[in-house]
Amino acid sequence: MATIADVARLAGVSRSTASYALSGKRSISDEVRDRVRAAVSELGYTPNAGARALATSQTRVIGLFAQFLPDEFAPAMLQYMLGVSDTARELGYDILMVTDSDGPAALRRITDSRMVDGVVLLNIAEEDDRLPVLRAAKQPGALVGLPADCTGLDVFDLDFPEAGRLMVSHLAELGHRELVLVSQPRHVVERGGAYVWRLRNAAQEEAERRGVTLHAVHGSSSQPAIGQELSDLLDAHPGATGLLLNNEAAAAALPSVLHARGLNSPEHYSVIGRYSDEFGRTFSLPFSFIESAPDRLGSMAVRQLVRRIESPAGAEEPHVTRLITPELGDRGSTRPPRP
Amino acid sequence: MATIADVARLAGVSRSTASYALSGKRSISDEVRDRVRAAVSELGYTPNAGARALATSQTRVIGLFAQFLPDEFAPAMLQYMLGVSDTARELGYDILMVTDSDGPAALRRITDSRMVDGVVLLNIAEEDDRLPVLRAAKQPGALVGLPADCTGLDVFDLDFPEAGRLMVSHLAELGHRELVLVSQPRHVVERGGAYVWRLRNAAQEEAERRGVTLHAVHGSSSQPAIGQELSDLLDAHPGATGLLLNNEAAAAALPSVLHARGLNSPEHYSVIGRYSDEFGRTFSLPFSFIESAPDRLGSMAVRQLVRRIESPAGAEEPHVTRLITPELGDRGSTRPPRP
DNA sequence: CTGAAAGCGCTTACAG
DNA sequence: CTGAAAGCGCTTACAG
Repeated sequence: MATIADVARLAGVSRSTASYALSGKRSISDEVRDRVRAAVSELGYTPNAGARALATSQTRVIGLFAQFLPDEFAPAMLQYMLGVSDTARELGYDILMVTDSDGPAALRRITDSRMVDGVVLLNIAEEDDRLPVLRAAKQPGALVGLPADCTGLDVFDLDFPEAGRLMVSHLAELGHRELVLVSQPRHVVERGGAYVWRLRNAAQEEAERRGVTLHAVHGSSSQPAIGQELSDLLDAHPGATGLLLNNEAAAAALPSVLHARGLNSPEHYSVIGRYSDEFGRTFSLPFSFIESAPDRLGSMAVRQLVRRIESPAGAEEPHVTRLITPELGDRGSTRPPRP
Repeated sequence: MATIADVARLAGVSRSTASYALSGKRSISDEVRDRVRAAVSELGYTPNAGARALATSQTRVIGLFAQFLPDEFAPAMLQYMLGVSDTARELGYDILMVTDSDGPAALRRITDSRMVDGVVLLNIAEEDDRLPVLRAAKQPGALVGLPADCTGLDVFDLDFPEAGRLMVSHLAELGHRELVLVSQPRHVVERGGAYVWRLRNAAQEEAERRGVTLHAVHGSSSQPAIGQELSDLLDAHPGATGLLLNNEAAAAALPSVLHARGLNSPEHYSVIGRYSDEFGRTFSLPFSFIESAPDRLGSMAVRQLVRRIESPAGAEEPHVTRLITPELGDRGSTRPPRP
């Protein structure tokens, strides 16, 4: 493999000149620059990443921490990852993907060994045990998901309370008086998935404010189970005319549940889900939905991270917590209830 | 950040002794080893990955190349990735995830810069333009997917021809005389997805050998379209009693298509799909299926790669092409046709 | 059993 | 505008 010494020799210059000619960090005569470039392409020279990292303390690699938990919908996770990965590449960074089950240990290993310039964490829990490690690390960190304590980190998430209010107010204004909200499984909450109760509590409050009845329940995240649960729910609440779904598996199962009962949306039920457009397309879900914007959130996290990595000013800026405003994607699954 | 010089100083030994005490590459007195270990934990020392890579020419990182093409089913891709990632971690390697659309350029960048010790490629095309780059690289490469030319590479794939024969012979032996095989979209083939026609041609031959009629068609990979196509297919071939699905979207759509027509499997149609158990569970598909074993294939690829990376003997072993034998997962969706 | 030194391949002050 | 040299933090022959 060619080194910069080979390039320098072939171009008839010193190693430092070859290096500067390539980095552009000081002015170089056109003639020398051309000779160096010619040598580079003749030798097929690519800088050794380890040597460069050692010299500059920069790896141009971002660590991406994602856990594929059995009770979370894997394809949804993937959307966040691709948002991160695509934006990172666009900004000239590669992605070290970490899926270890022991998050804190893996995080310490990756940051302490200086394999990455910064880190993006997904699956954020309310009290996430990776956060103390991340705060102690020299590298900056960005989270997709809102923990209890955001100090020292940049945080990006959907505004789940606003999503809950939006779902309820939209149906309340159409005249619905009794709604059912199906959330993620209870153990997602127990594991620290705060977005579940953030949406639910806000929905509950909005319902009370508007004098609407809201039945808030947890649903399974696996297919056969959630189908039966949905069916039972419809039986249990015959007066309900609106369904709110903060649970991907429930959204995916609902069409066949309704179908099996000879019902449909919006005729018999107005329905609003919370998932990504991509998810809706994959499962051809006919429901209006609150866009969870995984790719946009992943992209925002990387951009902020890179700003901190690259600019000395950026590194000192106060940390941000940005909650993106939910938007309703209209697929025509809501209308006033039947009289 | 502590360096090995700090550790050596605190332990009162030379840097080389500290290094050897940690690597165990030469014998060290118990007392010195303990002092070094104590210094390491007191300082929280973690070796700098870049420096180590520079000194040893080993990064303990494996490159994972995956493309998320719009017409391939993303969750299925994810299963391969997790198979690779989990096994790599088990063997002490991290994963550099590369999703660039320009595969050859990204591959050259990653290998020439020595960011990785080896590479696993997914989405292999018949004439994959990444393969010449991989063969020219210093690092070993493993493929999940079978290209036209396997020289210089370790290759792992499902035995698709055998899968096709198995599907057909299973239904033929039950007495079915007219089958429909729904494959992936035509442009997957045009892009080089040889597994599509490998399965189809073998199925076709097996059908001829047994005097069974096989209608082989391409289906869409997106949900609303494939549903209509399946429905049209059933109309077009009223005599068909068996459905073979080498198309995830078709498998996911079939239950509701049958349901809408008041039909079910196995009563009206015997059905065999080709997908992973995980996929079947996610979509709660009630069909017997040929396991595509993405996690197993990913794992095999990494193990072989690591063997080549780590043992000088392994590096010289002849390259292998391993096609795993399809197995039928029985979910009771096949039976003899109705008289 | 241990240490002093060279070297991996870069970048970047320092000098001219 | 260019070069000689130091240094990033490791590992590993070489010597004792």
